Amino acid sequence: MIDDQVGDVLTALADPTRRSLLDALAVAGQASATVLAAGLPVSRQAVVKHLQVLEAAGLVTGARSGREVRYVVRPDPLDATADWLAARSAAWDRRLRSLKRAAEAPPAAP
Amino acid sequence: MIDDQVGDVLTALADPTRRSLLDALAVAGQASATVLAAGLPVSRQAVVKHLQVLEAAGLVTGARSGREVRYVVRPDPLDATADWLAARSAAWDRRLRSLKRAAEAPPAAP
DNA sequence: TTGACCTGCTACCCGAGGGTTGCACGTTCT
DNA sequence: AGAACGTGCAACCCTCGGGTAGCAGGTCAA
Repeated sequence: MIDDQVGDVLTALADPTRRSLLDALAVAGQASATVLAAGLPVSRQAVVKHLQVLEAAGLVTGARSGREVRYVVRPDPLDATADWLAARSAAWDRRLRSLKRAAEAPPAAP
Repeated sequence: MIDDQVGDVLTALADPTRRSLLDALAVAGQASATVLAAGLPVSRQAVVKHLQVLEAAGLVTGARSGREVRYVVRPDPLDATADWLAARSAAWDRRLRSLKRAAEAPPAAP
């Protein structure tokens, strides 16, 4: 079950601060927590916590370079989650059509 | 900006109870809060609250039928969110490739 | 070597949200 | 009419998560 990973990604993405954090990281390519905090209305510690959540979800990886940690965005889990959502949507759609057909078709059975 | 709707969908999907609620609704086609509560380890009121969140996100609609309210799943917002995520992932990917190319290619600097 | 800088804890505050209970109201069945 | 069922509202707990402040430790540059 990759279901857990999807759950982590969804909870990670549920927070607006985390979303803008990811956006900032994407345009910067790589950045440290301190740099990222400078562009957001929150403290560095808050950014660090968010980065931990994002890293746990696999959306980001941090690599130490001397005295700073460079974080980089990882598109793969996002992609997987998108697929998961699309599959869900398709399944629901099929299910709804099937039920609708079943409700319309048989005028038999008084 | 459909950004807000995506945010609502993500926060709605972040909760495990809400996800299983959606699954149950999808297989049932339509169901009332009381019926749904019977299949989950939470009270009816909790289910009602979750359904309100889901309805606000557009993932579900409730229609009154006599003394009960039948809820039905709506795949569209899910689909839109999946597209949004896929677009994000693709954008990040392009950005990463671009930066990598820029880092490797130019030993020249005008 | 010393000072400046960035990171990594730890402890703490506080509001939001998931969950519950209890009761009043409309609807259906007998 | 009366009983049974489903819904809606309101008040209330309590945990969790986002946010902050403060301090210790590693790393780079004068």
